[in-house]
Amino acid sequence: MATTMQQRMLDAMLPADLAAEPERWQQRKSVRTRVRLVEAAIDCLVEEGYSGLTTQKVAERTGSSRGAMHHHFATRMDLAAAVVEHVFYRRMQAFLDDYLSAVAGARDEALFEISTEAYWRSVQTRDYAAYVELAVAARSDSDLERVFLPAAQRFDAVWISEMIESFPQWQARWETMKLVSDFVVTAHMGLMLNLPVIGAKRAALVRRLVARVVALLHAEAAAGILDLEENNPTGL
Amino acid sequence: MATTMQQRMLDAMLPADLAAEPERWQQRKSVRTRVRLVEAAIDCLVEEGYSGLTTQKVAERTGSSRGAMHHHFATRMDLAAAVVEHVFYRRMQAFLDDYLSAVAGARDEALFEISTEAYWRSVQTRDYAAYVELAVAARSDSDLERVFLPAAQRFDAVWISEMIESFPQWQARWETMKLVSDFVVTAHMGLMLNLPVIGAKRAALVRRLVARVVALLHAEAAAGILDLEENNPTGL
DNA sequence: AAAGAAACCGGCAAGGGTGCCTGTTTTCAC
DNA sequence: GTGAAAACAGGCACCCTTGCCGGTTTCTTT
Repeated sequence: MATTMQQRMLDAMLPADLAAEPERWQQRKSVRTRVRLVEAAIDCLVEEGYSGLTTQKVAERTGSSRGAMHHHFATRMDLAAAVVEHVFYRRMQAFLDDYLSAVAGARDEALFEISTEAYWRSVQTRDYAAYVELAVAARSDSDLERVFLPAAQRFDAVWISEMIESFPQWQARWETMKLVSDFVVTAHMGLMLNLPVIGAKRAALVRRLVARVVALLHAEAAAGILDLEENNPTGL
Repeated sequence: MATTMQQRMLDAMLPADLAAEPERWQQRKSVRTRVRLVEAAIDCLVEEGYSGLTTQKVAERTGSSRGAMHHHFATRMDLAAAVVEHVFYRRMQAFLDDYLSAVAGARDEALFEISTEAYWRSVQTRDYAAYVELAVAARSDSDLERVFLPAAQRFDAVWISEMIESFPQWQARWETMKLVSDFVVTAHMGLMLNLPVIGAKRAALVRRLVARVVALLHAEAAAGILDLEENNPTGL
């Protein structure tokens, strides 16, 4: 079942690049260099920011010519769009691999904790750094936003709907699950960006606080105490 | 007393630009155009990102010439450094104004809640958007990082130390106060950046959760229950 | 008022980036 | 095997940005 879910989520985020399995040698070669270019572009993105993601540097990194670059990606934005798709796909892939191997044989009560830790690990990856760069650049580049936002929302939709599908036992507390997910995603992004300023020590404390909030929500939701739609001064 | 604290915090973050009160007309004029240039630079930063912060556009925006630009800021990085200082100063200023007017005559128990709300408001400002842009750009631009990180850490140090100074009644729970502050800063940054993806509705839920966590920490810390240095499975 | 300093102006060369375009080589179809 | 098509190479023109420089105007000093 787990692999089914994994495959379904990955398929939903599959970049157009990799959609069809190529048969002819030419197509294989094409896909290979496209992937190489996108991969180099992600390196640029992480090392030099979105404005450092330039067609020249990418071509140079891969050793291919600017002509080849232009053949696969006519404009810089075409390349950026491919990068967006790949980054989301790889983030999904890496998280699922990590999470599913960590969750193997775990108790139900530990699931939230395990996934929180897996998410924090995923935040520390190169692909997440690229994601942050794109997310911030999209705030002030409407062309990029047109590519980024739909992809981000699709990622979110897949994430939420599969979470719901995977935990039928939480049926009555789906709203809580979504809230926990949003909370974890939100807090960890802020944590990553503030890490250089507040330092590792204080970041670890915040991280523990986040984990405890998640655990508390887990317990309260399991007991059905928490009503998120109303203002209950007694609850959390 | 409140104004004393406010003045002390602002002084600690005062940009070198505005340090000395100018007497001669020439100096006044100089300061005025410097500020105009920095202000225009912040506009560029917010509207087009750090890479859009260009000496040409800034000069054009203010109506002054590139020569004047170069007279006040020899290089692009000089301008960026001035922008960093101004952004932190203005953030501090705006938050203090908002917070101190909101806190006037409030009960002690409501302080955390009031400051959390004030912080969220501060996150929605233009200066905070500029701050985010700088913080992310500094991750991949070591020249900018050399200017940004010290300023950010100074802001943090002033923030924390003044918070401690202002709440002597919390003496025994300063660690909790710092944690609450870090948590609020962290969560709200992540919330702001995820807002376009998750939407206003879910963001509001997360925001309420954050507020409740703060309230809970407030109550627990006031009761002296929470021991942050050890692993207490009973507490939060 | 005259000399000097500070604020301001506009142009120059160099470098880098983008998009496009003409060829060349490799692979595919018939 | 031959023509078509796809992958790849490298050059050209245009634009933007940067840093700097000589020249001009506006204060300030004495």
